[in-house]
Amino acid sequence: MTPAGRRILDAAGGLFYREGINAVGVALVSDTAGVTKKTLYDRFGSKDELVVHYLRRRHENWWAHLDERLAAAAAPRTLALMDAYLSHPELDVARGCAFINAAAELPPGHAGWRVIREHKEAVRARLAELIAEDAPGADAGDLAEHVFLLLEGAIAHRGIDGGDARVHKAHDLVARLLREAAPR
Amino acid sequence: MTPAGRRILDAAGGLFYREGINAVGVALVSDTAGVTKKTLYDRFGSKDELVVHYLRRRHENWWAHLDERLAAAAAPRTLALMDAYLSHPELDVARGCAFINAAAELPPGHAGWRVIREHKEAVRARLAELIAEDAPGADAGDLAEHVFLLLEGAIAHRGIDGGDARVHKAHDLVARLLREAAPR
DNA sequence: CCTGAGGTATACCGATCGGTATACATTCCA
DNA sequence: TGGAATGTATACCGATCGGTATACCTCAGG
Repeated sequence: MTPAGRRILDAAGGLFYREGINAVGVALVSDTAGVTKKTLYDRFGSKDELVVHYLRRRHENWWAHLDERLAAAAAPRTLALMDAYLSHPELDVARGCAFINAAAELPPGHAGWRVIREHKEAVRARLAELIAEDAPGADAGDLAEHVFLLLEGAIAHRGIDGGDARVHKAHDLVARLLREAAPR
Repeated sequence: MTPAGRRILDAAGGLFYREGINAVGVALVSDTAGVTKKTLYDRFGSKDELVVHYLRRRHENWWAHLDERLAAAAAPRTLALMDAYLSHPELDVARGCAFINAAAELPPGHAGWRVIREHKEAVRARLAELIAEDAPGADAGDLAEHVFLLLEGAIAHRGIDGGDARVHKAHDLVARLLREAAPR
């Protein structure tokens, strides 16, 4: 990735997330990156491709943050995953989940859909692993789906409520579920 | 509301929901409604106003459907609310929740935000009433928030998964929560 | 009777959309 | 040393955006 390419992705990352994908034109992205539109098209070919790169990078950054937090966390690490959503520096409390937002904007068949689905499935799978670790006796798949739904509901409402209250609430509910599933 | 106004709202309802608000121009709405752009602007003044009317009507239609289903339902009616999401004729399995989608597209300060927040709060409040009815002993507020998060997570993922599986899963989880909260 | 509300039809506005073309620098490496 | 590769700067393309203007039709009610 060339330096200009990186600056374009930086600009696109902020703008697509904060303003919405359809509301941001390629000219605004290139201007914000301090780059010509030609450079943007030389690197990414089309806006649709740029959107796919934006989503991929968003997932990679989030995943790196999650790994870092999990490595430093004590049990139960399921709760550390919930906390990672609160500490993720790219998450704007007024905009919620970038992937849910993108799903609301992208037309059917857009290549970004695959990135969105893979991201959500990766989170769900990681959750199942952590739950198997925190509540060895329980039905990890069932509990993982339960926790995943709580998490997604809370994250989706971050943008609507404009606050973290529901994420904290989900955190507490998950803590209780874990206690019930694996009483020490 | 004049006949042309109603047809405009019908067209806008389908288009804004299925294609997204920013992806649909006023000309497409008026053409689909079989109406002139002038008529659209005479009735609604601006696209932003039309969007607010769209969201309000969406809420009213959903609420009427919910009331109808609840009136015909046996206990536990909390589950009837979950079922209403599956039977709502305006819900497209590939597009999820119209309000969550709109929240992803509307700029901050848009008048539609108020409609979105009021809609979600109305659902949460109705849920609390039903839970108080289904599980009289339990902490209705706490359980309502739990169920609400499960519901929102499932609805938000309807559009992403392209299916009802998570809504059914949430339904089953809620059924179990109710059983635990009010053992007969 | 005639006025005003609700319409249609059509043309237009400036701005912005995604995307392309042309011409000219810089830098690095074979 | 001499091309690719990576850039900048600028102008342009047709299409569409939200919104307005003008002219005319129809029909119900005081």
